[in-house]
Amino acid sequence: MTNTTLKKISEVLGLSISTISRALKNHPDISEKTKKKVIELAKALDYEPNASAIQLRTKHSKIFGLMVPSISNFFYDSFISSVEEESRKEGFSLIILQSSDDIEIENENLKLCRQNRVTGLFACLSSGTKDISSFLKMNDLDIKTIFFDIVPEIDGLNKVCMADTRVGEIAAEAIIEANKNHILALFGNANLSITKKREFAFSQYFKTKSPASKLLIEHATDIENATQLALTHLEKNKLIDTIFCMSDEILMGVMKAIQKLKLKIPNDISVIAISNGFIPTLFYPQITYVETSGYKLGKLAFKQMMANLSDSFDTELETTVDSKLVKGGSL
Amino acid sequence: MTNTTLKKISEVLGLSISTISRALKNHPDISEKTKKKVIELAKALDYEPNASAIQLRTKHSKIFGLMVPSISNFFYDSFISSVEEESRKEGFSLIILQSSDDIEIENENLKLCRQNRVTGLFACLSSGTKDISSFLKMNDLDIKTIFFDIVPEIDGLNKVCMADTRVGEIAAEAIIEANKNHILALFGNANLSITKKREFAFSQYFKTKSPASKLLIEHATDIENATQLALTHLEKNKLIDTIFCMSDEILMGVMKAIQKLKLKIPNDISVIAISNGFIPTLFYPQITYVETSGYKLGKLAFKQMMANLSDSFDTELETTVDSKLVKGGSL
DNA sequence: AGAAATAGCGCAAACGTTTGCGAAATGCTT
DNA sequence: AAGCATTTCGCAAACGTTTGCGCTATTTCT
Repeated sequence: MTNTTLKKISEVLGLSISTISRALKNHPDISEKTKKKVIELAKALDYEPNASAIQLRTKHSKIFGLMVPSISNFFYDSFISSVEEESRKEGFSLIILQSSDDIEIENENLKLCRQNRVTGLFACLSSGTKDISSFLKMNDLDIKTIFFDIVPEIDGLNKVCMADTRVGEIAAEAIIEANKNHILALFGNANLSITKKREFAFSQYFKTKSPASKLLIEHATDIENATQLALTHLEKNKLIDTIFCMSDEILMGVMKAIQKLKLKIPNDISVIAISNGFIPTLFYPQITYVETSGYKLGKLAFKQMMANLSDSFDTELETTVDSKLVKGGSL
Repeated sequence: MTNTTLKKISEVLGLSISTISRALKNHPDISEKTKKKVIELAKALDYEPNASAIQLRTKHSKIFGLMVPSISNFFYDSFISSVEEESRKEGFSLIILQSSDDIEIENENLKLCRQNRVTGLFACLSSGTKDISSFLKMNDLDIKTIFFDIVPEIDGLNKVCMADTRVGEIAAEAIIEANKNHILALFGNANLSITKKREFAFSQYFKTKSPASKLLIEHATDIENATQLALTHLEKNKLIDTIFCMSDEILMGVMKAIQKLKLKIPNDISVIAISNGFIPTLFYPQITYVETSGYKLGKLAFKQMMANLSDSFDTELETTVDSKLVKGGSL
């Protein structure tokens, strides 16, 4: 079964290819009568435009690229889900790529985007990315790039993030309000801008609002590491009354430690996390968390992309999604 | 900045476009000397082939489609991750689509695949899909389709699944070996072939190996429903000693009920689930589960796809990934 | 009624590749 | 030195669209 093309329709109807093309696009030059004929036949023959041909001719595809370090991630998969949803509504397809936090793969993926001439790219940097020149190259090729979550530190780029400073502050505020003052704070990779922002805001808030509080700051590399850090500190320092977890991964690691030590939440220890809200509900009592919504961030990123495409130059370069505290029973 | 094309290279070098094309593909007709010149210039000019043009000319893209009900799902996201990984290695891009369990969206997505002329499609049916004619249409258009996880019940299609019958039996066997005999078994959507298989194997195994056991079978629609079902049955029937959960969603629902009732695992109640292994490790003791690996299934699906593309007709139409019991402390 | 405007359509080029075929240049054979 | 094979390359068509321009009829205006 060969695909039906404009040519085939034109031959059946005895019209020219251009007429068919115009008829299907409701061009004013074509009479209503022929439009009707064409549209009917096109439907009957299951005509479906060849995306490659269109792309070749018009120089822009209806495809977006989206790259994350890993798809299997609570935050990113909701982000992806959100962007996919919007893309579909606008008739775009989404090519999804994961860098696996590997710079080489990241570059390969960028190449794929270029070869497929995606019209836009949603990019979350891998943790090791220092050189973003290949990302800048995308802009040269007129591929609009929206960075999200983990973004380059330089200015002049289009970025959407959670309001990371606010997030850090909200968490700190909640802890202070709960009258806790021996806090083990576990953050992620210290090189990432997202970590820096949250950590700075978090500790700064304590410094100004509750300078007497004891803050123990550590950086965990993964779930197991988080478990280890929690275990050692909890055993060494019996005064610790609260653990703050910068991410779901860290929260999961910490919970394992807490369960292993058979500590009761919130009597023996309080817990607060930054999360999209899924993991916290799995425990009892539910963990209090500062909400970061991949879903909302996805919507925002998409909005930015569309604004960018329509060349409305009044759009902000850097926008954020605000956050809020969701109270469980862990604090 | 305009893209460099074969034409541009040919003009600079004073050679024909065909020579450039052949040189870059290491065609024997071209001398080593010119090959070298061409390749060097191509690199210097950042030449990257235009995928649309190639696709238009050769009639096949280096793109796969992949459709799941939802990306935000422990099983599917590991499947996606796995397929993406393999695809990249083979130079394919992946267009990811989610049907949101909506038949209309499912069809729209199929249309996108057709318009983008994907060379293959990995498809997981939405739960409401009865009419698979639009999927069959894909095969007419020479788009190889591999169904996975939730698959059509008719024969003659290429399907990869977990060994669902085995999975059911393994679970039943483990329960019997643990000397449990009042089981609340929670399954998912009863219309899905995957549910039917697991349920049939599970209850059949009990009938033959332990006919005296009491089996209480229910079907949960979502997490909350699973919680409700567990709560009511546990309160009504104090004899229940084990809860079997067909999926992670159900497990999560059940765990909420258990935590709410402050039951101790495994003293007050035993739990066993079918899972990819992530959720079970979040609890303490860890939940015993029958492993279903989206990752492995992805690898298998990809292998099937490649075999299908290379037209080796000796490939099995239906293949499965075997499973095993992973012991936690919940049984 | 004749000129001018308009409606409706077709021609042909272009987007960037790939590839069968033919042509020129070179090497080899005797 | 003449014929032949081989090497090395170019021509041109094709993939399926879109679109500026031009060409006829037909309508409208004066």
